[in-house]
Amino acid sequence: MAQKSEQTRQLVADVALKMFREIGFEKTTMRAIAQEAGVSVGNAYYYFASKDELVQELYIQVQDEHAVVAAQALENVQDLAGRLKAVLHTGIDVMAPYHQFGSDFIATAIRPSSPVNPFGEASTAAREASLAIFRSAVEGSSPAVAKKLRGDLPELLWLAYMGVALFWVYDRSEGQRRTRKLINGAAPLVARGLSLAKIPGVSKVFDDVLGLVRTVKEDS
Amino acid sequence: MAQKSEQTRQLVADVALKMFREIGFEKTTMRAIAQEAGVSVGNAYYYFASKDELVQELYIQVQDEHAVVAAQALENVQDLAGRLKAVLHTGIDVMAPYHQFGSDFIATAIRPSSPVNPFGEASTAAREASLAIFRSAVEGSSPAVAKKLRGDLPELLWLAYMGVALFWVYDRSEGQRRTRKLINGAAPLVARGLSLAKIPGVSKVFDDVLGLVRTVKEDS
DNA sequence: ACTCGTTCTTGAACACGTTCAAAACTTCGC
DNA sequence: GCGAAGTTTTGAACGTGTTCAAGAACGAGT
Repeated sequence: MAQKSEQTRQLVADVALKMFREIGFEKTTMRAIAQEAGVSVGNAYYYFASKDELVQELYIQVQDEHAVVAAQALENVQDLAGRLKAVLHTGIDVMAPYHQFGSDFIATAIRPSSPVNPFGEASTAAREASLAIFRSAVEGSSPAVAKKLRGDLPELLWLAYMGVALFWVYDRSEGQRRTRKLINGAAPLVARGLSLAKIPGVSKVFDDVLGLVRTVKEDS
Repeated sequence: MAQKSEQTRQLVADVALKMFREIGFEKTTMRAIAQEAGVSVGNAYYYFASKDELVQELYIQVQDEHAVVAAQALENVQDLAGRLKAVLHTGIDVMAPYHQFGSDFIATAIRPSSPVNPFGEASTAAREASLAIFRSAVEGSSPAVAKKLRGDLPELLWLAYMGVALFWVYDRSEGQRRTRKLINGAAPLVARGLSLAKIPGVSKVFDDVLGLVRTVKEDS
């Protein structure tokens, strides 16, 4: 049989994620998780050093699902706008069950000390996975994106995705309709905006933006 | 003599802000604040319904100072890039003493339920004050900003400012050098980018961006 | 001076996330 | 089988933000 240990870990994680979805982050107390899972509080802490780590579990799971669903959605779409839409919409899709809990999630994720912080070290793997989705969206698009943009674009789009996620968290409209609208409107605009890179005057500005991004990124 | 009540309130607020600056958000416990101020814990709660409200006090104070310092810095600067730089740099200046505490501040501010949430109702006044700074930066600039942009630009710049603040929080470089660099690089780029609005092909994209912003803003 | 209503102040109590020493259980060499 | 070493589990305890019933201080009217 599967390791008893691993079984307990899974049990705690499953119960926690279920409760996150059903009653939200704050109401899901460690004591409640333990009781529902039929273990002691201390035992839950044996597997997860903090409540934050349970959130990380959720983050990873959502990320994994996004990768799968997005890859599927990208299969028959060629143009950049469509591919962007696909990636963003599927992202929102997989997060949807956790919407009410989203703000607490973000509040947790945003502190540098958190293991869930998307910019932090503890979630390098998850971030890379997410970045890979955007890279594939950019690279697989035809007509192709201007070569000089191709390198940095995925990262910038991922950053924009973080912004969309933030918007989604605050979106109180029914079914987060406004976020959908934002995606549908912004994706084609980004694509069109990028195509302007051919215009000489614009091209220079683009170059400087990229230069700035690179400068700031590598500290120095 | 000044109201005893108001005196106590000020005392608690002053002690709290001082401790925030000196030992950070988490180490500044309500009990410690109360003890340092020579009042009971319950008494502190009589004036501030939560620790968050003490953060709001800080937010308002920082905002007020920014308004003053920014107005001064704008006095002899005409071009948009320079005016943007002035507003952003002074913003970072007034926040500087609280840098180490910044991440907790953001984590607090970002939850919709928080009184400090910059998008929320409880801080409408503070947000308006901040927005006013950007409006004055845009309106007072010469050469003037394209008319069709003038209405929405301050709000978009304010949004970008929130992004800069976020970057600043994560900026671990000495004296937040990287944030300064980002501002110095981005401000002229924004100004140059806006001047592209005259180019016909670009103009259309700009129109659509503004249209999207408006659509999303007013829900519908 | 005395009362009544309001404002201010107190400190014990609550639920929470988290810690930890000790107990229970497992595994493995022999 | 047996004991030792490791792994897993327990629940009481700590410090935190927050609440609240009770009391103290104050002010105005008589």
